[in-house]
Amino acid sequence: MPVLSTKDFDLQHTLESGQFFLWEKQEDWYYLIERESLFRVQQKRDKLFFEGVPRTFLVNFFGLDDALFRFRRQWNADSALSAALETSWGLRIMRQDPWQCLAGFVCSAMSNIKKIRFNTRCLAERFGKPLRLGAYTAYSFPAPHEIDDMSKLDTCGLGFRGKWLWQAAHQLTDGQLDALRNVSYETAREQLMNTPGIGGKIADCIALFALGKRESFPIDIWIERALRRYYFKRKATMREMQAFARERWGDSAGYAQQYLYHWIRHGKKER
DNA sequence: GCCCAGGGCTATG
DNA sequence: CATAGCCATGGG
Repeated sequence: MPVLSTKDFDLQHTLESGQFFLWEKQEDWYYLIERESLFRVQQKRDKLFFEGVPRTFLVNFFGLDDALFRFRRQWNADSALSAALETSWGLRIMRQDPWQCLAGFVCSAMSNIKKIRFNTRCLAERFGKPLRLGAYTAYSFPAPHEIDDMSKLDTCGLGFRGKWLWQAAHQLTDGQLDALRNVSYETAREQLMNTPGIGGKIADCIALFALGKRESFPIDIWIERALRRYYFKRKATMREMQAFARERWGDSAGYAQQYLYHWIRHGKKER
């Protein structure tokens, strides 16, 4: 059985943090769908066991090459972030397939993680192809052009997000989205926001979780609460919060965001 | 029944 | 720029 040695990595925190939706836990294994791949991973201490994908894929996919240990020293004096690091140490930001990530976060508008997982799983079952890993079966996540039947889309419970995903699927290609990995964060964000259903927050999520833009700082209601409670001590505008994150955390803002998000929601049950 | 959820779009000051 | 209503749906 293939195994990967890791440091400062926690699979559960990483997968269950709400950045990636197509996973299912079954008998100590996490089964993941990433476009055409079905694979499984299991962590024991610092060993990551895996089947179904190459080792090099996992290093990139789980961001195992990010220098996480730096944050301990960097955010030492920051009480909120220090506490957040403590409770979910090993949480890493992934490098997902851009289209699958985009589709998931289009579904995320005014929703919750449990429902997004239902929505994306339904998209795979309706439009994807059957996959098999041992006795486990699942469906691939469809390419943009494979989402071609409105009536099938209507069965996935997307509500008002359905038309957005439909339009996105018809005006975007994998090539366009993958190319955004090679442009600046600002350019990628601007390009993404040209698509209906993608505003600043969702563009930031795609930039962070798929395109590798670690300076991206998605601000949802939870982050807004965290910033207000621990930093501003008052109501702040979107611009103020964006500027604050950029100046305070710079090119690590994305990591600060994920740890704060996990921290502010700690205790909430949802899955 | 009511409230809320990893927001975006549009119309108004 | 900043705010207010609206948008569909499922779960607590």
